[in-house]
Amino acid sequence: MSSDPTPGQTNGRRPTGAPVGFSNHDHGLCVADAMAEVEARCAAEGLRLTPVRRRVLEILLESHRAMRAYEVLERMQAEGLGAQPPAAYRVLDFLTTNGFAHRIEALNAFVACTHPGEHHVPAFLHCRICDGVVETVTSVGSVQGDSLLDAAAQAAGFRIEARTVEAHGICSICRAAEEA
Amino acid sequence: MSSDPTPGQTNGRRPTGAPVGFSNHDHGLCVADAMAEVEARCAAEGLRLTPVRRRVLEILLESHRAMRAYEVLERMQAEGLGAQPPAAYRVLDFLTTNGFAHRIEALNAFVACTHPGEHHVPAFLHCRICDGVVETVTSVGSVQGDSLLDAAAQAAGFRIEARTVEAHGICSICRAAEEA
DNA sequence: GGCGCAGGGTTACAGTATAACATTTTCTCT
DNA sequence: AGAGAAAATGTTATACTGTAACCCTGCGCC
Repeated sequence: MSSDPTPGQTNGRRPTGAPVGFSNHDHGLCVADAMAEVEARCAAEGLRLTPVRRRVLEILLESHRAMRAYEVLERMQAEGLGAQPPAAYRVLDFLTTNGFAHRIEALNAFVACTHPGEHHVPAFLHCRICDGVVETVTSVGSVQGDSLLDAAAQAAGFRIEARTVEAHGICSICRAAEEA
Repeated sequence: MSSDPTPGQTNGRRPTGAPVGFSNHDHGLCVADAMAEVEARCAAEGLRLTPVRRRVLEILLESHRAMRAYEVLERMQAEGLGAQPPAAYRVLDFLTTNGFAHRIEALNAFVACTHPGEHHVPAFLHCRICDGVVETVTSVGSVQGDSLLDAAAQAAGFRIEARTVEAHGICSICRAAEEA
């Protein structure tokens, strides 16, 4: 983990070299905010944020990276929180169903949501070098994230229920590193 | 195949009840056009459209549906064109790499490209009832398919190399059928 | 106390994909 | 035509991803 090719962590606030979504920020605060939002929503909506669910969310929040299900499972096993695949998939299902995490389809992997308080249509930028993921913010109700999709759906009489919008490429930090 | 829940095929030109992408059209012509475009591009670019590759593309073109790799493999086996998974994956890799087919990430499945002659950013509408897929047309170089993604990438200094843009929902035909 | 239900444990398996190596075909160059 | 390189295909084995089905426990509720 500490050998991840993830440069750009120089503000000195985080204890580890965890990836931070292509830019410096106070990751401790970022995590705390997300957890607080999730707690609030669970309280408000009667969702049960059990110890396993909370812990897995914390794990996902550690870095702005997509984790594969079996990676999550390994972490759970290491902490005695479940031994078999269904345990991990059930937790990830809870988190994604409620918008606390998202699945990156092209990677078969999962990433913590960075603004779990809002209803939104997620879209992602994924760096193939450092594996970092940033999630863009688009609120539901206003203009949707993908005008092409909306126009095509409109024209075809198609009712959109879910969207998968992902970009894969190279982040600014890794571009700079490559050119050096 | 003939029991697929795919209504709307009433123009009487196709021999089977294959799904046709949410609307009536001359599917024989649609297939012929696509094959001709692919042949032209292979000739122009020195790509080898071997018998297996050609046949798998034909199979994918039979319907506007996404086929899973092992479905493709079964068809190949039935025709003596390959027995093991790598055979299917290699053909699908050739077709997707060259833009003759696309992978629908959220389905782990593949669909023939409906306009293989043009360079384009594909985006898809996938019906969860009839499993039909339509691909929208957006040429590269003009305005890209997804403004949100472009704006976010621009702001982050992210270089986009590939996109995954998919909508999942219900097509007009299945909506009509559901409401009946 | 009994009931219903969500959460979680466990086994077994289904579905997706690729590494690695052998063989054959095709291309190219002389 | 023949040698050598490169591309395509065949084959075995295995890794990775995901789920069905069943059981058991703990908790709220009448």
